[in-house]
Formats: sequence, structure tokens, C-alpha cells
Amino acid sequence: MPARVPLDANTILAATEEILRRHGPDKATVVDVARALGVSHAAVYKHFASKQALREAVTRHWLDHNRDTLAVIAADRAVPPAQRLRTWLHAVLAVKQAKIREDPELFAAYGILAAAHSTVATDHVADLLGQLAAIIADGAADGSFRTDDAEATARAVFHATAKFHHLAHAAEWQNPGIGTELDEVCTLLLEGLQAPTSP
Amino acid sequence: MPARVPLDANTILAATEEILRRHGPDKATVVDVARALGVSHAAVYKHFASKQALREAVTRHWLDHNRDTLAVIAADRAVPPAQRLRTWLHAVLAVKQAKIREDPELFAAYGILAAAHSTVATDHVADLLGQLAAIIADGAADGSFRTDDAEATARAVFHATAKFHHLAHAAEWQNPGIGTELDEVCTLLLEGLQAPTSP
DNA sequence: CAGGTTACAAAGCTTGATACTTGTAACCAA
DNA sequence: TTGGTTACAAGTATCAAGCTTTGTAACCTG
Repeated sequence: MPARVPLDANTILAATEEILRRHGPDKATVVDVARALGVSHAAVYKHFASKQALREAVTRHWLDHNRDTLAVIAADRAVPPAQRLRTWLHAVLAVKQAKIREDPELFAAYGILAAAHSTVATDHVADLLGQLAAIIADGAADGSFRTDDAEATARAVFHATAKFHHLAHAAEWQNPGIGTELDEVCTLLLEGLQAPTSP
Repeated sequence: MPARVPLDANTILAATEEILRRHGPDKATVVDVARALGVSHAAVYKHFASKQALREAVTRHWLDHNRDTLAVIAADRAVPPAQRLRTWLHAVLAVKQAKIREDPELFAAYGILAAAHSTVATDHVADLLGQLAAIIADGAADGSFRTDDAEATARAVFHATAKFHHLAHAAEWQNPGIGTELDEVCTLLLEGLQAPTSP
């Protein structure tokens, strides 16, 4: 039976997202995806080397979207770096909270990837660290932050806010006080960053 | 058959620790503990209401030991608060790393408790927060730290160092760079705490 | 020959009978 | 009456059976 509309990677990706949403990350199978597309599951393997690769592609799609959303905040020179850093950190938390609420299945799929040490997850962290470093470098440039190594400082800020972005804490993000907690940590960190040059 | 040496809670506790070490937290059963003591498992239930209670007692024993170790550091007025805070945070990490290395089974038992929202775990966190607040209050008293609420600041510092004490990150504590990471976060936090009074 | 098909092997996952664990009850001894 | 016993019900873990799922191979078609 010939394919009338030739399948492409994007079509498969969209169907996979849909199946993941419906069935959940544990129950979703490659056969389900193929059935949704009206093809045999072997056809899917012509486009993706493995189920893992398919999962990674779906996750990467979401993470790329996140990265772009956050990049807009990070690059907004109209906002002073201190304010921008605070807003950005809140946004990192917010996009993840929203995903958990709206697409718990896809979020869980991301968790599975991160646990498997996929490069998709580590690449994403590197991306975020770059955005953070850029905000900090802006602050250093306009004199509002003091740092002699924006990347090292970005890492320290990232580690200090792990509770608000690391997957291991996802359960705590439901807690209503989480926003306030992040705010308090931001304030403390900003005081450290903004401190006048010390000895 | 009469008991020659009457069983007491401490004896059971010691035997339980031994069994947990040998069998691991998943395989260790109340029957195992009883067998090690040469009694029936029902005898153990005369002293502990449930297996959960037994597990909590063992964990509390270790946490109390930790608390005391850390309290010595927190209360050492000979060390300036900034240095003391840094040392204390490193010690919190170190005692957990040591436990994972030496008693992975008991450490896992603690993890199970924390996940079950046992008060043993939350009490311990409250203890640690108290010690942290005491160090910060000392710093406020001698002018080296600026804060108008030592407890709130303690919470912020605790959240900012979650990566270095929260169980969810235990796997990362094996990473050789973890000590340096904590040091960088400490430096940033101390700069925030030590900043001269801002507007 | 890119992109589809069916067929099939190996690995992984349910399932349900069986055995172990937990917790309780009724009873006994110093 | 405290602290032990044995016996047992209810809830869980285990394990081998078969069924799914993954991934590959050999083959077809515009």
C-alpha cells in the first residue's frame, strides 16, 4: 500500500507529542504513534533510529521553545540586569510549573531523559547557563554587578537556585510558598552580586 | 520459653541497624531483626508499634548524631561567623557524603523516610535551620552580617544551598567538583550577607 | 532509492499462583 | 503486668508463563 502523503519527521513528532499526552510516557509505544499516523511502526524507524531518539526529539522541541522564551527575557536591555536576573529566574520556574500543570506526561518524559544523562538535558543546561552569564556580564558592564568571571558567577547563581529549576525538586514547585522562597534567595544573591568592590 | 536477658528498645535498635547494613533497607524485615535477637518477631512489636516506627528510630539516632556534630561547629564562637557559616555548610555536606560511603543502606533508609514526609525528617530540617539562624544571628550581633531577620535569612541560605544537602541531589555528591561548587556558592552568599547596609 | 510494507527475534512487560511480611489476637510465665 | 510465645489474616513481594514492544531484515513500489 503506497504512502499518499509522505511521512516526515515533523509529522511523526507531532503525533508522538499527541500520543505522549494521551497515553503518558510509560504507556506510549511506537506502535501507538504509527497507528495514529496510519502506517506500520517500521515506517517510524525509517525516520528515527530508536524510540529513545524519538523521545529526545520531542523533548528537545519543548526545551528549544523554553530556551527561546527565556532568551527574550535575558536579552531585554531595557530592563536593568538586577531586575532582569530576578525576572529570568522566576520565568525558569514558571515555564516548568506550567508544563507540569498542562502536560504532565511530556514533563515526565523530560525527567526520564534527564535521568538517562541524555545530551539533550545537558545541552539545555549549558544554554541556560549562557543566558545567565549574559545577564551577569551586562550587569558587570554597566557597573551594577561586580564579578571578574561572569561564567563562574553564573554557575554559582545556577547552583544556588537549583531548588527552583532542578527536576529533583519538581514536587516542591506545587507548594504555594515557592515563589516567595525564590524571591528571598534572589534578594540574597543580588545583594552579593551588587556589593561594592570588596578588598 | 522465658527471656533470659529482657529485650529493650536500644538492643533492638542496634540489631536493626546491623540488619539494615547487612540486608539493605528493602530486604531487611522485622523477622530478620527478631531472628538476630533470638526472639519471635511479635516480641519486637512489644517495643515498636510498627516497622515504620522502628525505621524512624534508627534514622533519628543517626540524625541526632549529625545534629550534635554540626551544633559544635555552629556554636564555636572562636571562629568568626563568616568562616563558621562556610565550615558548617561544608560539614553538612560532608556528614552526608560520609554516610553514603560508609552506610549506604542506612542512608537509603533515611531517604525513604524523607520521601514519606515523616516528622523525623522535617524535625531535622528545623534543627539545622535553627543552627544556621544562630550563626547568622552571631554575625548580625558582631556586625559582620547585615540582616533584619536571622531566621528568614537562614531559610534563604538553606534554600540556596539545597543542592548540597537535599536528598534529591545525593547522586551529585559523588561528583569530585561538588566541594568547589559549594565554595563558590558560599562566597556569593557571604558577599550578600556581608554587604554594607544598602539603601 | 526513498519510503513504505510484512514477518520475526530478542528484550521487556503483565499476570496470576505462591510464598513471605506485617501486624494482631489469644495465651503463658516470672 | 510486662514481655515473651504461637497462630493467623491481610497485604505484598516474587517468579515463571505468555503476551507486547522494540528493533531488524528482507522485500515491494512510484
